[in-house]
Amino acid sequence: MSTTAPRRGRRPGSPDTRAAILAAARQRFAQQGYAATSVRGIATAAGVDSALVHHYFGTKEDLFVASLELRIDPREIVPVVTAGGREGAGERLVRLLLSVWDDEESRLPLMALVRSVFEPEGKALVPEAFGRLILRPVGEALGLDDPERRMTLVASQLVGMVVLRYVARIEPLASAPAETLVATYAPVVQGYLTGPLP
Amino acid sequence: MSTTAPRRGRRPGSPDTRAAILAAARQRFAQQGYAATSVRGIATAAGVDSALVHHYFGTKEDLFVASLELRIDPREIVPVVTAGGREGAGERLVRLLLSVWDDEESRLPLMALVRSVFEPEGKALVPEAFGRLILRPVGEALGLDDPERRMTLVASQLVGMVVLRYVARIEPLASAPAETLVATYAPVVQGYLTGPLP
DNA sequence: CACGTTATTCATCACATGATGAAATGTGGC
DNA sequence: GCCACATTTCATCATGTGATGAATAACGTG
Repeated sequence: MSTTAPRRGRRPGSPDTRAAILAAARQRFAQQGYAATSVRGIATAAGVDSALVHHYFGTKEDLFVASLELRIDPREIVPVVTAGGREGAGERLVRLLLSVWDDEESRLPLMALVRSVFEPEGKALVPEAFGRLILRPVGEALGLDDPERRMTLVASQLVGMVVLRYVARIEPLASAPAETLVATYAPVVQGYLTGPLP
Repeated sequence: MSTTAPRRGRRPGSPDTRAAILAAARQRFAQQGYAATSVRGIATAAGVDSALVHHYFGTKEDLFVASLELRIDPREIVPVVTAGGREGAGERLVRLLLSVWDDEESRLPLMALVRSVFEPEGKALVPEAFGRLILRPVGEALGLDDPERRMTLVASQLVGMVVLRYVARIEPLASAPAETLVATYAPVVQGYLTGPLP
């Protein structure tokens, strides 16, 4: 029986260990947040010594931002929502958001991002960027009156939906088909966008 | 100059050190969550040795649950919302929620509670309790059809509002007067309670 | 094949954490 | 005033963390 004790030094073949580490990091940061995730835990999950993690990505914080890389450029989604005028905008927004979050690969970084909002270090950096990159452009492109207020209301509904459906996984929200949710939330979001405000 | 080096042993007078520790714990758990808060940090904030923290409240986890003590019995709020039938229920719910969260003293434990949802250990315990103690009783007392689904929708809007207003502190939501928010959200919540569902 | 480069582990540091037990100091009852 | 008790700090452990530098093994190029 060949004891497969991990000898040290380079291992044969060309396994993409770097990618394995990154995947493990994404997984754990998404599930546990930044503080509760340890470099050693990531290393173990990737079947690798913790020093290797530092070798590829420098510090833990560097690894975190590396794991946050989104596959979607936020600026790409703005025209998708705004094209077509303000009438169907609520529906398009809800549908787009759900499609992104329902995609397994986009979900992990997004989850880590959301979690970071609730940790001390992330501070208001993420919400600020979110507002500047998405909410404000969409609001302005739709030509809304009082865009800041309206887009914040929209965000309050969508954040609640995302948190309950994907983070806390509350039923029956978590298992509801996307189209049902579109039908449910689109009118409300549309109301926040173009309806009367008190 | 009398060197006020903290001598050891009991200190004179009768300072309620236990309460000071509890207050410091509340503050820090609410602001940073469970994992990122250290017993030593709490002790320092309370001007006290960390061993004293262990002396009064046993383990860190014990201290956490002690700091979670709400001044409001969740069961008390159910009749407040349900009394008066389903017509004004949406408005009463929003107003009650805002009044609780706008009260400085209730806010800290609630914040810690919300933060714990996003940490690995809290798991689904808090959402489950919330659903069982509040959402379900309210839904049933109002005699809704499909209470689970409707109350989850309500929760998705209210959670979003709370997260943006109190946790992330997004403007203009954070500084909006409570009554404006009642006027804004009550119709939506009422719609989820008694309106048609797709 | 030799040799520099890259991938990988080991050993180790410095540090912070949660926790415990002993010692010191005050308070209240007799 | 004495003595049991509650309150407080000190010294200390075991553990886990992020990080670094040296050593070893495979690879790629000449």
